[in-house]
Amino acid sequence: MTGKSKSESTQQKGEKVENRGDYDPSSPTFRLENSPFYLMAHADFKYHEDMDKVLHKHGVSKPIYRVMTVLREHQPASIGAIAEAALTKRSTISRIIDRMVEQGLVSTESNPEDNRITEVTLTPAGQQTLRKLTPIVGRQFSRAMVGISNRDIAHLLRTLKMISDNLGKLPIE
Amino acid sequence: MTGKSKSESTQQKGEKVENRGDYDPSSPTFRLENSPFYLMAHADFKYHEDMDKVLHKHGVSKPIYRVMTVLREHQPASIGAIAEAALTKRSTISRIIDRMVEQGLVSTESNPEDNRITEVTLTPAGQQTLRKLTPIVGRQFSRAMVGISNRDIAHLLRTLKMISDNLGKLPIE
DNA sequence: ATTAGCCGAATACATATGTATTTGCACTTT
DNA sequence: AAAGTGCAAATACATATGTATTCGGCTAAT
Repeated sequence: MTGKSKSESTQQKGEKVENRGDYDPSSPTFRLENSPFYLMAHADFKYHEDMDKVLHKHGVSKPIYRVMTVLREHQPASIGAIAEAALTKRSTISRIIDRMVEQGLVSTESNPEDNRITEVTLTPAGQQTLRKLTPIVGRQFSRAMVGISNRDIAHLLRTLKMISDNLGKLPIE
Repeated sequence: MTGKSKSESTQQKGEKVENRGDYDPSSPTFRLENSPFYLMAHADFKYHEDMDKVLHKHGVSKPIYRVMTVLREHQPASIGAIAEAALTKRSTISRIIDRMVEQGLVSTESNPEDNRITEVTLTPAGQQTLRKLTPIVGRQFSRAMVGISNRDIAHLLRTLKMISDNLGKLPIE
């Protein structure tokens, strides 16, 4: 039995729950190798494993790089906002920002509207570093996606977004 | 521009490299929200975030659960083999196994063929715990997959496996 | 048979992350 | 305007993970 469960058509709202067969971790025929979450972790792990080495040559750690990509998107940003986007605890981000300030990658200033908030901004040097890193990451991305069409990537994104949305709704237990 | 690049058909071996458009982290129009790896990390994070809480009620941590699922698949297994499958360093697994032995979840014995190797096996109590946890994890999985067809899951698996394979080949830089 | 080298696991040490607490600011209620 | 409450960030402390080293056992070359 391999993905040959009863219904394989796209599920509609209110429809009966599908039998997940091999994919369901509670199925007796389940294998890690067919587990979406295991494969996600695996792909993500390999992707970052390689990248970590390259980044370190430029004095940038994985979490620092992640913070930079968050900032590129939306700047300035508070510690809390960065933490949420980077899937990390506030305290951790707070310390990472300290190091980034030391390295001259970002600058901080307290929000004039609300002094509790620390606003973080990439410095020109930080932007420069990010620009230098971008093509490297781009090559790593291309390497990961060899043989996969843009259509497949779009499909992947749709599914991943649905999963995230589902898990965003309040947990059951 | 959203997934409307030149070629969207499935890529063949030896074909020209696709323009990844928005998906490529080195594209000027790139957004984290459209990054496959970011979304994988996000989905994985949420999935385990919820599960962690539930598991702790049963005295089981996330890494311990992961080791158990690896062992369910292939038993007995050496520390090194577990480490590789669980995407964790040997030293970390070594310590996790210590704790699991204390908790009575696994037993260890050295391989009679090669005394350097430590073989790890789930105890009946460990199997019992795993059986108790399985339906809980199953429900979490179902919750994550609401509205996603088995066909879509199969597609997701295929793509994730391809990505892992690609990254398994020797890195470029 | 002895030794050199390799390998798996364990451990000492360094680092990083998370949890709980503290500090300072803002806002509401009186 | 004073006090209580709530929030953001920072920090002290605990835990977990990773890196480098050590220990013991296997294997091959001499």
